Amino acid sequence: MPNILIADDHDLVRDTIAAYLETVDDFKVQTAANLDAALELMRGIDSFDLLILDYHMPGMDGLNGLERARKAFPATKVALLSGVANREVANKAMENGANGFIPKSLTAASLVNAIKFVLSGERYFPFDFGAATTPDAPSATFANLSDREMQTLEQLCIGLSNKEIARNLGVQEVTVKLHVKNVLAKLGVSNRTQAALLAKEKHLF
Amino acid sequence: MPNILIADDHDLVRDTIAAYLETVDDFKVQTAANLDAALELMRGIDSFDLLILDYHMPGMDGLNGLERARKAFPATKVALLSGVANREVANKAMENGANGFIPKSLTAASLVNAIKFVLSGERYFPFDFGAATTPDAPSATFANLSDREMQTLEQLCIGLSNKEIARNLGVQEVTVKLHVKNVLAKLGVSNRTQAALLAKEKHLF
DNA sequence: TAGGCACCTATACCAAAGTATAGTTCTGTC
DNA sequence: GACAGAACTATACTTTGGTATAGGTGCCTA
Repeated sequence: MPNILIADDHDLVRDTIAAYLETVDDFKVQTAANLDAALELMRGIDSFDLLILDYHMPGMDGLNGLERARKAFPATKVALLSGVANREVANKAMENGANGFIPKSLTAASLVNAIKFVLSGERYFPFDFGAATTPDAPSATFANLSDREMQTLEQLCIGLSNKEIARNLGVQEVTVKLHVKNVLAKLGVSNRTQAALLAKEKHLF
Repeated sequence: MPNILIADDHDLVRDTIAAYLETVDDFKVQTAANLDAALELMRGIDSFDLLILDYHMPGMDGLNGLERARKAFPATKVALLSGVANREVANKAMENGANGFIPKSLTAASLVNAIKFVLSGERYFPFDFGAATTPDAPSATFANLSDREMQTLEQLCIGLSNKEIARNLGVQEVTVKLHVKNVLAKLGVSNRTQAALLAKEKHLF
């Protein structure tokens, strides 16, 4: 039966998660309200399999807390739990050797899956985490573009001039200008740089 | 017992994976050498739980194959398998609804874990995949920029015109042109769009 | 078969971008 | 106090970008 330690300063969050894990599966769960209390508990017990650390919690000091925990108990897997961290932080955590990153937006079922995954030796990271920056009502704007306009936009996104684009597409420069003008209008931007930036932002090319 | 279908045109790869999965855990595995053969097999059987598609395989046509498979059998989970794809492709695959992305660099044990993970309804994506794209020898190019040039570049990255930048910085338009010219020279690009694109790519702003 | 649309071209014009040269002011350094 | 570099301005110029109008072709569909 896996030994799990959850450290979170929000009592409600901590205790409900603990209770859920114990009922739903064969986990033995203990809890702590801050990092030092957690480390103290770990010193008393022979071995925890997994330590779940809230990212915002007394004693954490950003990712330093993660570092401390990992150095003190190298054999114990550590997962970071956070409701607010951005992708930057999450990536840094993984680079610093965390075995998992658990956003609080996860469903309870997914949490269990994630924990099992980590316990089996894998590293859990929700691939789309932080992707919510732009919920991507995808390319409603870009759908109106004709084939040629799309091709023109694609070349715009490499920073080519109208003349170069004309050569690449095998048409006259005037034609390219026409396409560019239409693209700008359809995308609702005022110059080619903005068009390129917008397309890149939406990961079109 | 989960039903798995592996489609890969490399016989050795396909068959060894299949054999391994069957011995190591309770999977029922079938195989196909290309996408069409795979879809044909799926039409014959009531339901596969997981379809593993090689990214480079006859019939795939990039991510179109993924699309085809997902549309034809919406109830079956689909994971992409690839030895060469870059992070771009991997992300696109996930955005297009793949349930997992499996790089061939995975260990056998991790493969099994990943498959179980996907079968349990989660989406598997190795968090550090393709992180080697740009280790970011950061801004060797950008270090030479003076303060004003940097500010100018920043505004360039929103797609502003020289006139607007001049207003924002409280200087004459000519001055902005000068800065822009210097920025282009120092970055080794030939117009403002390329400069903006480059800066964005390096995540400067 | 008539209309609509994507696509291409032409001419023309004005605005914006980019280049070149020259000069001023300020600041920090040798 | 001389010098170098960053920042700013001015004038003048060429190239590129973007707009406007008008017209030609081919394809598809009502």
